Amino acid sequence: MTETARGTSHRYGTRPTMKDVAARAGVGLKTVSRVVNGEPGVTPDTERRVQDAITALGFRRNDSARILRKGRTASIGLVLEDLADPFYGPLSRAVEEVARSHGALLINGSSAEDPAREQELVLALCARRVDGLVVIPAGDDHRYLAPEMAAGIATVFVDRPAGRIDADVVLSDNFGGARAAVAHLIAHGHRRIGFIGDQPRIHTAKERLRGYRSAMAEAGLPVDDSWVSLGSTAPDRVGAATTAMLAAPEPVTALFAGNNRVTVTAVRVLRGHSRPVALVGFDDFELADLVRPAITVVAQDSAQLGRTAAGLLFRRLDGVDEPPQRWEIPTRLIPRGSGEIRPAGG
Amino acid sequence: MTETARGTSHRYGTRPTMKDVAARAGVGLKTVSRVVNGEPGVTPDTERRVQDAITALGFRRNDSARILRKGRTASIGLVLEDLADPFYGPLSRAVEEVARSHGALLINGSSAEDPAREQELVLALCARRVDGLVVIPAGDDHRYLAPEMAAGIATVFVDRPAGRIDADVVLSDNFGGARAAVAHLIAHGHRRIGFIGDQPRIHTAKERLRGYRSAMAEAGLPVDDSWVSLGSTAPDRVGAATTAMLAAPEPVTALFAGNNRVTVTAVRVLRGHSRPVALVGFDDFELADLVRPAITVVAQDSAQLGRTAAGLLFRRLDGVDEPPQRWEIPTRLIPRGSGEIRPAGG
DNA sequence: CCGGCATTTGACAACGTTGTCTAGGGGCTA
DNA sequence: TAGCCCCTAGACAACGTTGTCAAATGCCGG
Repeated sequence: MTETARGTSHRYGTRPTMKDVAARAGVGLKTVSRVVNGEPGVTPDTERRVQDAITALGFRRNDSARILRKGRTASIGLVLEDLADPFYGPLSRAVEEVARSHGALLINGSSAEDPAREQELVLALCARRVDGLVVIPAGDDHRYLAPEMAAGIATVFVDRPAGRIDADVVLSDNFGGARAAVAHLIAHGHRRIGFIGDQPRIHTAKERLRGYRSAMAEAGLPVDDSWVSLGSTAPDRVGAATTAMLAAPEPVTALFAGNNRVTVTAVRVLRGHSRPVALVGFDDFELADLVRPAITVVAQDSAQLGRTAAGLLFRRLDGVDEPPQRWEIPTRLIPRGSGEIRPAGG
Repeated sequence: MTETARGTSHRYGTRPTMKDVAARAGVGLKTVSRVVNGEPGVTPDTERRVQDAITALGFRRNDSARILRKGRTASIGLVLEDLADPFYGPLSRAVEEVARSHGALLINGSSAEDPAREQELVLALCARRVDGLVVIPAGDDHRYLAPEMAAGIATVFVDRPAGRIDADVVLSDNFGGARAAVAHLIAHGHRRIGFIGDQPRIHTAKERLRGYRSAMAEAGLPVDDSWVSLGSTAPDRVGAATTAMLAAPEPVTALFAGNNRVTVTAVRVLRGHSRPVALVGFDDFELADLVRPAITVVAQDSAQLGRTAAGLLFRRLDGVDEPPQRWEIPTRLIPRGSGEIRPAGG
């Protein structure tokens, strides 16, 4: 009782081990292990003595040693583009919740859309022997992962498929969503529709472009080269592209923005523009309904993406052995009035 | 060359170890260790043989064992409220970047504002022997952390101070920011100003309320009890509180929203309201400038909060031994026109 | 040609835990 | 009371790596 939690028998920075606890309680090492892990075969009296010693010394099991011995880390890795992006926050949280329900921790890493950094991160996680990986790929060649997967690290790709290897993947219906968005604009009378998207090496950008072209073709509309602009989503690049499209001799009357960052920049540019231009964006975002005109969006459920991927991952970890799967999560068009040819405001 | 990366000498799910590599290369275990870690004292010829064996077997160092041996995990833990909240995404990313620059990985956990869950998470991270912890506390008693900190786990609290222990903390200037926000409203002619904030047990909510009261007192204005409402930030609670304040006999003419979630809900309620009501919110959010009327906000730099905390943490890990520090990050009032007594729109 | 020194290499223990196996003690049955 | 079994408890090895130390080799100067 008068003993402090720090105990007496160890120095600062050196933690007591089960051996210390055993010595203090006057029992064997293994008995401490049993008590710590709630294993049966310990009399109440012995257990109490061990518990007292644990409290007195401030002992906490060293999971590094446990992990080494057991061969499982009870942790999974998540590599995504940028945790600060509002699209990935909910995804990460969803993965975390599933991990938690399976008693696992989540190690998070941002690739910053750099393939080299993605690989570095993924391999660092493999070296730590995470039980599984959820990867939103930045690169397009994941052969470097094949040996790791063969060695038992379950891997699920999300948002974009793996490159040059066969693996589980969970995608949004980018093609269908984009087609619906553009069809929405066409149904509201638009004929000249621009598309501003992410870099063409990114899978989602390609798919959304394909959806755009498909909707235009389906309606028998031509697509002028100047109506399509793929590249960085940095505000200056997107702003310049938007301005250029609006300044053309035959300017577009509507824009389809390829993701949330593009949408936000486009809204700002259109704000300062005299002629009303319709806008539909891929990805929903908070307050999209409060901006005037409200922004019609193709919403993808990023949390659902994460949940599905994590669920699939833990199925694998539970030993389910099936050929690689491909899940597709539907998107949802949320019309908010920005499709009309003459939106209010502006 | 004809050998696959998977090699020949180990079964599925069993990874080769340095011992396997040593056997194949015909060298000693320690020599493999030297090559893997780039230590000096290995002839080029030996190194090449070892590298060949590594490639052939698909060996990757097991960091679990390394960690156990070295006593450092090169990882830090971050416990926050909810990774899906746009306030925490940038903070987490900033912590990650600092960790990365120090060669450390980041383990992330959401407490869901539940003290028990916070403790569970923190102690799980301690059991894994993270080198350090960044904690955004949910609870108000952190004595459970004292033994861990004494044992050498550096800990920095962010956004809210630790409860009942002495520890480093990095805060926003909640009091000053709130006072500036309310003073802004007062300067624009408002006399009856409402405050809707988070639960009073949360430090930031208390501080912002204090700032609100201070600004009102400074201007010699009375504060009616019905103008202050603290509680959950769930939309229905906030919505009801907002509606009630507007329906009072002498309704408030302006609202100060205690955080981003409150602001968003308030905007929605005010939208459907006939009489114009001014609104200033704590926390900036994307598109705050595009909503009409644009929302004046007190911006806090959550990335800066994370960067500062992580920087402090790594200073501790580098052995800097000073008494616990308290940093305060300034906030910034961003006037966007919502302070006027008769904002446009509405 | 020998001693001494630097360089390369490997044997061994240790990190802290858990799985296996065996010893010892007590109670039950025949 | 002998024989058996069950229950508690601990000794020991193993997980895969790194730090320490010593051996072996080769080179240099005298």
